[in-house]
Amino acid sequence: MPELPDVELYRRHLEETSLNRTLARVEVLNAKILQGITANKLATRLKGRRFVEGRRHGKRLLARLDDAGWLTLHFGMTGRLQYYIDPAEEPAYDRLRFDFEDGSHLAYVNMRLLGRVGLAEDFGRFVAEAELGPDVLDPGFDFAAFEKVLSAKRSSLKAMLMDQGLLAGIGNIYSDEILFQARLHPLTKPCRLDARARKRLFGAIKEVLETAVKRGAGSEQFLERLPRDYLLPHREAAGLCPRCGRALEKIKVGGRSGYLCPRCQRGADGAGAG
DNA sequence: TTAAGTGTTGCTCT
DNA sequence: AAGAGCAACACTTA
Repeated sequence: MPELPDVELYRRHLEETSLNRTLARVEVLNAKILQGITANKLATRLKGRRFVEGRRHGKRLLARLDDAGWLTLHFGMTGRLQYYIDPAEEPAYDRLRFDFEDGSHLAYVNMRLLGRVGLAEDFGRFVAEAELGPDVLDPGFDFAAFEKVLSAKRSSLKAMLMDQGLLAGIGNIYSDEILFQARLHPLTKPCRLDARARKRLFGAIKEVLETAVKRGAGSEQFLERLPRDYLLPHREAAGLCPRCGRALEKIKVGGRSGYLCPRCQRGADGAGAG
């Protein structure tokens, strides 16, 4: 689930529930999710500390500690954060539990164990060492910065959008929506886009991700809350294009399933310009 | 029943 | 050397 919009909402959840509460205990329920640190060392490092800020870069969430330094959170395919008070409400697949002195808890939930949690000294250095591209919702990520990315050699627009080293935050689902809104075929070569298409794509990145955050990505009624011309609610086998009604097409890009409307999204090499 | 699929990413092989 | 293929994992669906 967690692409940029989901992680942004986790960040807000962290900030709304878990700041400035002293950590009494940190319990590692499955050590597979730890990266570069042992359970004991993590617990020792965090005990008595407080989270004072949540900051996001792409799909990564970092929680700043009151004595400097950061807890780093990555969610893989199935992770999330959940704050709760009653111990009976502890969610299934809780892999790391933060117990606050006031009796409340924050759970790092991760069914498939593909996420990772660690520590970092410096936010910028962490982003650099993870070799992440610019966060696509950062105001500093502007059209000029995007054009630099477009000039990078990539096999297809969809692969480019999902490459975290080029652009941080976009995954399989949102790359489909962005390309649908920009009316570009996922297999189009980035270098073949004309100026108008480049602008359209840049605008779609910002708009789709901002819309997803505003409409509550990942929530129960998220799909129903999206604008009527969005692909996401129809992104499945036998789905129909919300714009023209045509059957959506399923393709494989880099081992991932992608969906597109073959009528609305032209521009792949050999398919004409869009 | 078994196999294939799923919102991530990191490694290997070419 | 960029890109495909697959493994890591747990669960659901065909």
